[in-house]
Amino acid sequence: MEIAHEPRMHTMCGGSEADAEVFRSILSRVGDKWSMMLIGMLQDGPMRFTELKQMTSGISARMLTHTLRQLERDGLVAREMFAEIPPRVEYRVTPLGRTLIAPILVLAEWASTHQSEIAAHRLKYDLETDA
Amino acid sequence: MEIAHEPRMHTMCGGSEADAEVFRSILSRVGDKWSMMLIGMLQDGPMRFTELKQMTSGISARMLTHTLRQLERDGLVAREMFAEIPPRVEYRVTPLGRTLIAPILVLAEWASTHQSEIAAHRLKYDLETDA
DNA sequence: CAGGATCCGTGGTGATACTG
DNA sequence: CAGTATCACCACGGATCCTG
Repeated sequence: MEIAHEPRMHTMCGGSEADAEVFRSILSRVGDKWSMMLIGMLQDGPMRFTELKQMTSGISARMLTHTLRQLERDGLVAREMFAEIPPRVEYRVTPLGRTLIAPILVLAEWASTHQSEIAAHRLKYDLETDA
Repeated sequence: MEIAHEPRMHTMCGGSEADAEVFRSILSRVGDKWSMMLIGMLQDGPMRFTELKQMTSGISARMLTHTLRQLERDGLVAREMFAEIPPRVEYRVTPLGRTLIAPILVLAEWASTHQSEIAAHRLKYDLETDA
């Protein structure tokens, strides 16, 4: 038999087309420009819209709103509106959202560990290609 | 002191802007539509261009070429050309590429585990939003 | 304060046709 | 066989202006 003793990527890509689709939809949620950073910001407690905007340097209000909506839709972040004037809105990570932090950290650590190696490869590749 | 006993997302986003940039560049390499699937396909051994194209259903020759080039540039995949007629080209994962498989599997497993929960959230959110 | 609406540039992706 | 070249589309993301 060809039972895998180690985890195999086939779990995600060789299985069904549907699995690949699911995996891609997760990756595109998580892999966009701001989602992971926002989940990271929220892990220490609820934050308001403007706080998030200030801490996440570079993000526009449009993208902040949009990204938070997506995360909310997927149940990774919860939104709470307070009927006050001026209005106050708080965002926090849900328990589901928290379970995502560990996997992301694994990837972040990989990136951190191998970034210089990758940079070197890119440099070498670009030099050889230009010539 | 505020030393973190648990891994903290700040490692990647609250640290420096540069860290966030590095992480994003990795995510965009890994998080695109085909990269992970291709690395997955290659983990059992070298494959030819056409084999990859056939196994990766839905991919166009253009995107297959492009994605493989990117992976090669980053040193995750190696390309070997044979001077034959008709031409033969084999692709294989590099050792560096292999180190990426585990982190990705972690994410894939997360996706697999929580997909139904996320789907439920989306459904609920969409229903409430339409109304 | 927390957004919504709108416009627009850019880049990723696909389809098609062609080539060494 | 293993690409390359070209065109076209559309989602992502930013900038700007407006609102309850």
